[in-house]
Amino acid sequence: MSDSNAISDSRQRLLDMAQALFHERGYRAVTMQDIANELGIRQASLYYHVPQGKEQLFVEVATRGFEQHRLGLRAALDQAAPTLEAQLTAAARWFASQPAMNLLGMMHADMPALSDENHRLLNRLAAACLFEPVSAAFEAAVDRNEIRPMQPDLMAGAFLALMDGIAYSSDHQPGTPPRQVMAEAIISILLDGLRPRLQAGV
Amino acid sequence: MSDSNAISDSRQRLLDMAQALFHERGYRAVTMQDIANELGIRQASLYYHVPQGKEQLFVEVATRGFEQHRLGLRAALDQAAPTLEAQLTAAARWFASQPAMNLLGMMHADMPALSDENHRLLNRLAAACLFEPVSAAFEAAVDRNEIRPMQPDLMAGAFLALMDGIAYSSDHQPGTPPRQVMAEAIISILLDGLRPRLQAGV
DNA sequence: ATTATCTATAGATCTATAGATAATGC
DNA sequence: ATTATCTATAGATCTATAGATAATGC
Repeated sequence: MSDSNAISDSRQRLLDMAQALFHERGYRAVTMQDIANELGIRQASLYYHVPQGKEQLFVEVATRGFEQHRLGLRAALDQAAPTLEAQLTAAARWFASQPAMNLLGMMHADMPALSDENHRLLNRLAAACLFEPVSAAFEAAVDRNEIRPMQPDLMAGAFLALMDGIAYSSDHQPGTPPRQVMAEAIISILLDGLRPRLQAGV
Repeated sequence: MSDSNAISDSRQRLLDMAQALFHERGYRAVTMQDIANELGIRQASLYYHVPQGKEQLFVEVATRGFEQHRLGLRAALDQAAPTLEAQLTAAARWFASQPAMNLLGMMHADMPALSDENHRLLNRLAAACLFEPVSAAFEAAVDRNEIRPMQPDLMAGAFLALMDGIAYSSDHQPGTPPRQVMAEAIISILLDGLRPRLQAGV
């Protein structure tokens, strides 16, 4: 069964575990010791699989994570009906299906600990994998005259900040509604606003 | 000039510097060495002013910061015209006037490094100083029939997440519009939605 | 005497390296 | 021989303590 070009099962498990921990707690808050403990091996043994060390490991799993988000988001947007509401709902469903990434916080707090080059790389990936797909959906909705003209980048940032906030509050506050329910309420408000709609005849 | 009960000028400068650094980068990312460097003194000298150590220092300045936000928010909301739009705009102006706090990220990444007791204390303060005033403003707007009924807590969380996101992007992305401009665009969308309004006669 | 700093250093924690050991597949 | 672990440890960094030193105001 085990494929000869498997590039190592153990390495995969290491990357998966590192990704889970880094995405949950961020770069600084996770030590190599933590990762080893979760895997049930000694800290020094990690370096057999990841000889370039912690920073490179982080960059590798963060890259993987961004790439997964890009694919998941693209699939969600492509399969949704071609309306902004359906697309945002599908995007929210994708985010709700993923472990919280704490994107803003991770970036802000941890980037300075990385080399300038990796800093730039991850910023680029965040833009390409998260920002741009969402921004494009807003832009297309304007082109379809579905929504009023606005800055798609601003709305993409707002939407991602809201998804982040929802993931945070559902993780940390007991008794909040499911993420998807919160997301749908927010999407409906973004589209129709809080003010009562003027209705013909009322 | 120098008051005898001044409780120490040096201590105040230390707290101010610690607050600036902690709020900007978070708990873990700031070392006692960093704070001392900024003050131009030796790391060990900090402990004369803050004998209880780093965690207690963080809790003290975080508490101060939350309290300042509570006062600033309350003043903004009280002085604004009694409409939700005016109040949210005033709240946004307050946030734009303050250094970015990276609230969500700080909480998420740094809280686990603190004692359970301090963890709970800071969560309580965040709720009381940030969440509740904003939530109350939404609730009052519903009572005035200015907006449709919704969960005020959800909207307060959304509003704070958006303010956080705006602070982040204006700090990290070159060439973004001023925070206040972004905030006003977002507030207008929250109130009126993205969809074109039906206008009488069009 | 009080206030605010300093030097020196202990002890903890973290990343990373060197080299030994064991198991598996030829 | 290859793969995956281990023990031991160096070197860096961080928090915190002990005790010396200097300046100021009585």
